[in-house]
Order: sequence, then C-alpha cells, then structure tokens
Amino acid sequence: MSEKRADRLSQLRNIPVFMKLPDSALGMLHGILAARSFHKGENIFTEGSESTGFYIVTKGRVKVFKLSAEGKEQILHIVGAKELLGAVSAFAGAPYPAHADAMEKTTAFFLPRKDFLALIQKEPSVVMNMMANLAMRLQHFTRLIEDLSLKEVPGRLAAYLLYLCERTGCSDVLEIDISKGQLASLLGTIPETLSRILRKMSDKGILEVRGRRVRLLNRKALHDIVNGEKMGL
Amino acid sequence: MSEKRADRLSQLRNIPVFMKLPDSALGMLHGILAARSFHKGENIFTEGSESTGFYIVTKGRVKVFKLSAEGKEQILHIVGAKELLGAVSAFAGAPYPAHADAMEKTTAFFLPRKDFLALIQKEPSVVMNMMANLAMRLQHFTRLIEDLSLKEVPGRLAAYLLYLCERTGCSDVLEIDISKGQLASLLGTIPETLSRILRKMSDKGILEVRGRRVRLLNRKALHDIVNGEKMGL
DNA sequence: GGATAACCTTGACGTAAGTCAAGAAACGAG
DNA sequence: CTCGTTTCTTGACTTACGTCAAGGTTATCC
Repeated sequence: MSEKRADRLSQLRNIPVFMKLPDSALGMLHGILAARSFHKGENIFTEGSESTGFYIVTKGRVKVFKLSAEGKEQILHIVGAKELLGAVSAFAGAPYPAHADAMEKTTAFFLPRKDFLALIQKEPSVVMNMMANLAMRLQHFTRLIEDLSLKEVPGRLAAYLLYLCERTGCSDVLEIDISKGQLASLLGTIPETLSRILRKMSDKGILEVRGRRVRLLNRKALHDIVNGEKMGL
Repeated sequence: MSEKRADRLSQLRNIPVFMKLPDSALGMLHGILAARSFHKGENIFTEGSESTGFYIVTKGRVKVFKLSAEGKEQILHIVGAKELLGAVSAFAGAPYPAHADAMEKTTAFFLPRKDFLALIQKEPSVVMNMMANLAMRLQHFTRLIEDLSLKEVPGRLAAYLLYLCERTGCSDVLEIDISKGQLASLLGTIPETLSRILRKMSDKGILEVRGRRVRLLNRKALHDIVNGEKMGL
C-alpha cells in the first residue's frame, strides 16, 4: 500500500503545476485527490454546466471542443497526461465554456474547487505555475484565431504538419496521432475537405500519405503554403 | 505637485488589478511607472518584438490584432482605460504575439518587466487579479474561436449587436463605438461583406442603420440568426 | 475470421463570402 | 465652407469550402 502512495506522490511531483510544492502540501493534496476514469468517447463535462473542480489527467487524452447548431465540432485543444483540465473554470467559478470528451481510455485525479481555492491561497507557487500555463494556452488560442480567420485550410494543415514534425525531432516521416476526422475538427474544417487537400498535396509531390503516416517530401512548399501560397491550381 | 501625485495614486487605485494593493506598494509602483502617450493610429508594439514591460491604459483605446500575408486584419481585442496591455507577454517573457495600435489618442503607464516581476513576487493579490483577468480573456478567445469556426458572419454580427445592447442597458437604439471597417475586422470579415449584411438585415426589417447608430427592431430575429437561422434568402 | 460498424475518399453541386472596381457619403484640415 | 482624404456602399465576378450522396477501406468485436 505504502509503495502505492509513494507512486502516486511521485506522479503528482511530476505534474508541472505542482512541481515546486513542499512535501507537506503535496501529501495533503494526495489525501484530497480522487482518482476517476473514463472510457473512450465518454463525456467528462458539458458546456454550460457548473464547475465543481478540475482534473489532472494522468493517462489518455481529452478533447475540449465546441459544437455548432448543426453539430459541427471545433476542437479547442487536446489535454494529455500531466495536464490540467477545466482549471480555469474552477478558478473563476464560471461554468465550463466547452465540452470535454475522453478520446481514449483516460484516468485523472479530480480536485474539488474548494480544496483547490484553499491550496492556491496557501501556495503562491501554484498560482504562478498556473499563470504560466494560462499564458501558453492564451498564445495557442491566439494562433488558432489567426489561423481560422486569416489562413485557409491548406495553410492550417501545413502549419500543423510542420509543427508535428518539429515536435517529433524533424524526421521526414511522421505519424498523425489522431484520426483524420478529429484532425479536421482541430483545423476547423470537415473530413471531406481535409481528404481532398491531402490528396492535392500528394499529387503535387509535397507529401506522401499512407493511413496516418505522412512523409514530408517538400518542406519549403509547406512553408510557402503556410505563408499564403496557393500551390498552383 | 502633491495633488497631482494624489490624483495619479487614486487613478492607480481604480485599476482592478491593483485594487487590493497596500498603500506602500502602490506608492512604490507610482514611483516606477512612466507615463506615455500615443497619437491616433500609432503603433505601440509589433508582433514578434521582445516584451520589455507592459502598459496600463489610462485614456483612449488600443486594438490588438493580427495581420494576414495579404494584409487582412483580425482584431483580437480592444483594450480600453483601466485595462492592461501586453501583460501576458511581460509575465511569460515571450515576444508579443500580435500588433497593438492606438485607435485614438491614448495615454498609458508603462511598467518595466523587471519591476513587474518584483511586484508579483511580493504581492500575491496582483497575481490573483491577473489570473482572473486572464481567465476572462481566455473565455473571450474561446467565444471568438467558436464564432469564427462555427458561425457565419450574420451570426457574429447579430451576437455583437446583442452584446452591445446588453452593455448599454438594453435600449433599442445603440451606437457602434468603432468604425464599420474596424467592426468588420473585429468580426473576422471585410467592410464590403459587413455592409451587405447590414443592408440585408435592414431590408428584412430587423434593424435600422443611420451612420453608426443602429436601432434594433426585432431582437428575436437576431437571436435566431445567432443560433444559425438563415434569415430567408 | 467474417460480420458490422466506423472511418475515409471521391464526385457533383451549392453557397457564403472574398476580390476588384467604381461611386457616394462622411469626415477633417486649412 | 471647400477641398481632399478616408470611409462606406453597391455591383459583377470568383472561389474556397461546405453539403449531400455513394462507394471503398480499415478497424472492431464476438
């Protein structure tokens, strides 16, 4: 049992937001956190519902998204292990501004709002870390707004591929880590359009697609597309 | 002179982020802040440039915006009196993620980054207030993303008009506080499109436009349009 | 391992909204 | 007030992208 507690404590210690917490606070936190788990596709919270606390994802991935009146989905961001889910709403005491669904089997700790508020009163380092977190998120949203408003779909896709490429060490061949339908939803479009654009890029010799595996053949062209080039008709 | 200092102190006291600061800290802050002023249209900072500090706007308005390769502009938000400009970049030590131009004659206090960092170390209340601020901004961006991706222009316009209406006490006649061109840029479209849509709404008897003055004649229809109604052909 | 379902691709088509161009109106400085 | 500049409107045209529909491919599960 005790090794299990030690396990969970070191798990917590690895969460960036709790990094600098003194052992005592971390131990207290451990006593409060409740482990929850969600199966693939399960809804975790719904837009508009009251926030009772927030989650610290320990395994799996969660998509946070909006839905249009006609059912089209826009993914705002994807939350993975060691990241916080719903923390802003918990902090502000506002209803969740979007839906969250598990994209795969997911486990998370749940921290009730009142305990969270007590924690941040006592531990300023948590607030500082959360601020840094929010700053990054804000920057991500800024880019998303820019992309949606000022770039067209090929530009967004090219930017995403180049981003993935960087994240994975700039190898020429990369694996898209979500389904094409979900990727479409992340890029602010629909599967049909994404499919057509991938086809066109393939035809132009910019890349090669086999399933979720993409090989980049012409990065220069991708950069040009990000910057508004029309890649011929 | 002393009444001028008292004046500026009470001006600071009215800034939400500094609301709860002890007098001593406020006095110190006052000694550090430098007053700056910008004429209409003047650039305050540029996307990608290093953040050396941030501004507290005291008069006027500033638009924070992105530009596309072809020069189209997307306004991210408009910063008015008593609000912070560039605070996130200063906090995170990241380059400014967007451009900022004065929309009219604007005055602001400038707080150098290092003094800001010293302040937030000492005064947790400032961080808490800034978090609350960021949370609101994040929510605003969430809505903007949703609008750009999932609504069409009439929906965004209708939402904006209803929002303005609420802000000004729900009177039927309201005054758009920015030029139509800027409004287009805020809604993620161009002046021509905005013009045509206003015309169509007027033709349908939903509203009446004379210059910047708009009279709402049918709020129900506006709500329907926000929710994806096509308002006839 | 074969059936059922989920996902992906392709085509034909419609439409919202952007581009280009040219007047009209409003604004601001002298 | 008047000239000149900026802003706004309108029209004809183009296009990126969404919709609908159908067939193909890949995954999932007894």
